[in-house]
Amino acid sequence: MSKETAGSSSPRLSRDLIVKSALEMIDRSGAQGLSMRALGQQLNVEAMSLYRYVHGREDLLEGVVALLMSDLTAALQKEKGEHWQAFLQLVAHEVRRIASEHPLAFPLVATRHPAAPWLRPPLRSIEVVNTFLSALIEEGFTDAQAVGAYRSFSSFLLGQLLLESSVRGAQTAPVEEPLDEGDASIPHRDGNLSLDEAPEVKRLRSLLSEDRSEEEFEVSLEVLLDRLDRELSQ
Amino acid sequence: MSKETAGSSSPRLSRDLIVKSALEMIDRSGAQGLSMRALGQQLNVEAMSLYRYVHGREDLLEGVVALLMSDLTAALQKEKGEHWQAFLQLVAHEVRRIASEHPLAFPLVATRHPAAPWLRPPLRSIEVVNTFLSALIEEGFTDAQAVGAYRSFSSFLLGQLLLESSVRGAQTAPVEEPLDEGDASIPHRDGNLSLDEAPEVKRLRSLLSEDRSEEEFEVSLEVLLDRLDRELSQ
DNA sequence: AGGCCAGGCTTACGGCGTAAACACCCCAAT
DNA sequence: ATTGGGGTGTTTACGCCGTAAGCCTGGCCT
Repeated sequence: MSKETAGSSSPRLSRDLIVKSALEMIDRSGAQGLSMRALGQQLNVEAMSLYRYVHGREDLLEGVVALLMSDLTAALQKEKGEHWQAFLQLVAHEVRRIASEHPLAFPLVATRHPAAPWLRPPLRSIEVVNTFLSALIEEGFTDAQAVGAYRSFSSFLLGQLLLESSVRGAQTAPVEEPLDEGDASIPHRDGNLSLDEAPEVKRLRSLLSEDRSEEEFEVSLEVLLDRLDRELSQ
Repeated sequence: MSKETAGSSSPRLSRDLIVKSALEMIDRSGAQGLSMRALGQQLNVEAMSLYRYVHGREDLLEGVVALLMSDLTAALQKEKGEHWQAFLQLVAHEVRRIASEHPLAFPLVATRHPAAPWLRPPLRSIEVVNTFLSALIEEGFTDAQAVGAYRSFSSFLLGQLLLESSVRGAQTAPVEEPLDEGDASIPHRDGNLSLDEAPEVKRLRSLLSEDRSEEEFEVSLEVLLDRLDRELSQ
């Protein structure tokens, strides 16, 4: 007799189950919407029971990030011998897939402090970075070029995918009303200024609203790869 | 007779004072470290008093973001007639300055949901976007090119500056101990894997730790501007 | 049979955001 | 001078949160 939305009959607690359940909850309502108590309820368990398997909320979030990135780790191991451009394409698309499938969770991957200061989101595990660097170096990159590529790549992925996640996440996310303060004469307070005083924005609004993210991603990725290619053969 | 670290004699409350004080607090201890009660204490006032001027914590953070970006708005108004490359350079460096001066606050600018879905961080006010678009269009960009440039630029700034802020912020920020769980045989748990099993990372650690952010930023900016230039004249 | 202990529960504490009612004080109109 | 009213800050209270500490119990090993 099941009582909540969880499994049929309390399939036993484990760190893995907890982390997966936390990811589901984040996918549904964002990282802010995750509380130990709510997570416990989803698992038919008291909040304090979770502490046997996670050291606290921070550790739990760390686990969620690690879970998200475990797919990437696995995928990279298999395709290590590719040409570097194919390899980088794989990394890029794999991370993009993760971001697309978990738009509310990806900001965690992007903004949580990495374990070491020289680890940069979203490629933030030593294992992945090691694979990344050795793949490039095997293909003829110098040490400095490989490290430079790691940085450019991180920055590219972070910017592009965080923006995509933000857009996709907003579609699912709740709508926040900032509460009117009584003034009725002042036009719509869209942060600062009404659309009427921003003619170009008003005119281009439909163009601004178009979703070109897929195409933008591919083009920017090509540009980055070309740049690396030029660096390499120069 | 002053009692706290605030001003000499309670210089009166106002939204502006509150928002500025909040920014100081965030600069010191991050957005997580900002609480209404602590902010009230810093202003020699009860937490609830703030609610006369701010609609709540969310609104307060919105105000902090707006304050951070107000410098940019002002700077852009003055240099609107420049060549587009100079204009974009100005925007880029101005935003970078803001990010550098407030590494713990910049993530707010980068990750808070914008007022409209087509407003992309970190250029997230209608006023700034309007200036941005009209400046480019006056210089011969088509509508689509201008919007494309806005997107590329946003993505570039977001990725680059969020990484920089993260690094700078970590230097100031507190150190988190994830708590050992008793196992003594397993090597250092740097997220997933020890350094000993990641030879390339170990070998390149000093290279990875070097701070090349200034130079990277300039180079990537140049690349982006070149790409836009090519698009423009094609 | 006895006891141990992993796994989950109960209770409790301090902090958080904030709704609602209240107290004060300054100033304008009488 | 009186009064009353509105803006400013306070008090109190509620329901959430993370989590420390101790408890209970059922199943396994000896």
